[in-house]
Amino acid sequence: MAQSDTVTRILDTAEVLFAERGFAETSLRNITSKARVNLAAVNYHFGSKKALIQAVFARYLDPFSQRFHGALDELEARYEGRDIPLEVLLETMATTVLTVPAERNSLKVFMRLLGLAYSQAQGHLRRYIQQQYGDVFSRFTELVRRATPDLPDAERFWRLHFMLGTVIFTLSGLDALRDIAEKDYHQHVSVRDLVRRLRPVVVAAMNAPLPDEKDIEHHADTVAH
Amino acid sequence: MAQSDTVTRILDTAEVLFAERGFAETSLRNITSKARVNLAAVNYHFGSKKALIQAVFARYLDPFSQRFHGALDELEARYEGRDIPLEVLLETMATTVLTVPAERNSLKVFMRLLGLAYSQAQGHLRRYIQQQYGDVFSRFTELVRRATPDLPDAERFWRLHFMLGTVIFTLSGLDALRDIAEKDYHQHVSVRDLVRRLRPVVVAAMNAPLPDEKDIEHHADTVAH
DNA sequence: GTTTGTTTAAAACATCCGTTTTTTATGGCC
DNA sequence: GGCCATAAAAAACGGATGTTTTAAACAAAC
Repeated sequence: MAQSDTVTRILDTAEVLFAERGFAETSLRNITSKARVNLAAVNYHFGSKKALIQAVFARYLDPFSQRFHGALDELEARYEGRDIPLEVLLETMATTVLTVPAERNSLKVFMRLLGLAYSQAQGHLRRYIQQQYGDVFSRFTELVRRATPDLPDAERFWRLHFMLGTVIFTLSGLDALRDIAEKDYHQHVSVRDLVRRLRPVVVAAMNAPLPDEKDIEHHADTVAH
Repeated sequence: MAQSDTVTRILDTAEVLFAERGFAETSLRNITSKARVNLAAVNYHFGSKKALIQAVFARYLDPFSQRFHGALDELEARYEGRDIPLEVLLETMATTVLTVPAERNSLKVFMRLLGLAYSQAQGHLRRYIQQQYGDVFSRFTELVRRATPDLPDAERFWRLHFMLGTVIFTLSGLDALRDIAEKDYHQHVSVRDLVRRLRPVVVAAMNAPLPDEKDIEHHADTVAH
């Protein structure tokens, strides 16, 4: 069992360090020394640093993808072809996200990694995630589409990403926010508590009135990109 | 004018490269060679790479802080002590954010930098921004407090950060999202267009009904942090 | 015209990086 | 025992990084 021990110790250490400092700021020497493993072990077992990063993600996203597919199967069976309400879809996604890392007690790490996958350059990562787990997301968005038939496609697309930003930003920066919150309001905030607060906000945001068309040409477009 | 030319050329180049790839992934040699400036110039004029990063931020945040203070002064004068409506406050912040980089045609860069400041490790950056520009933010949140008297303090705190996440996440990851959006919906998305879409969503989110108290103890808290 | 202070240029420095190679240890199999 | 594939450990490699040092150019002041 020497191998699997080394491999998982590398993964356990790497995911924490990556989540704390990002990929470029975390060297293989950081990882291997903290994991009390030889430097060459990463290249031996994973091939390269890139592959290590992908392996860290796979360990979260493989079970997530699998469970989420299962949960959606169950949902579609229960509703027998009828549209699944938006609240139910969101709730299902939330509980699935919460379930996966719960087994490893590291939701914070999971969310922080997701945030990095978006914000960080790391082109290879986005591509990897896209082609590896894009189908689950597509399936979900299609169900959301049926649940919100009055929303224009583009509007729904953007609002989904708005909410993705809300959740990832909040949960990935949880520690910093929690510090401020506890200092200012003297109350402890659990993840479940946060999800409870997120629920009505996300639902209200998705159901917000459509933007005013007149706003389009309010100003000359002095802001190029 | 040789000095100021070198300095601004470094800043102009650095902010673009930082925004594109992040701080760690951008070397001083990248910057100086692209700016056609000697490698040692950065350390000579700024002292260190850290100081360069902070200078890049200061060039955006100093005018922003100044203008935002001015805009709030104006608003408080206009409302003569009466509470300023939430929509007006949000609108003021949005226009101020849009105004500052418009002069340099680089809102995208500005937003991306803000996103990096949050997501990236770079402890020194968050500390620098906090102590340098914390007061403007405090002033703003106090006005928001008066505008939403029915919202519990903790709830308002979290919702403000939820929306901060929405905006920063969306605008800092704009390029990637824009690619997907244009591929799927064949429409170009301008920043102004995005702000128009964000407005009703943010307002609806802030005014969402309070979370259901009963939800607190729905599940055993198996999820630690 | 020399001197002085400031900016640029070039080179060198020490350090850290990801990866590869070489060597040593380990444990199952004939 | 000897054999062999697998894993771990140690050492080295080539390259890139931030920074510092040394030398040259330049303009202003006297």
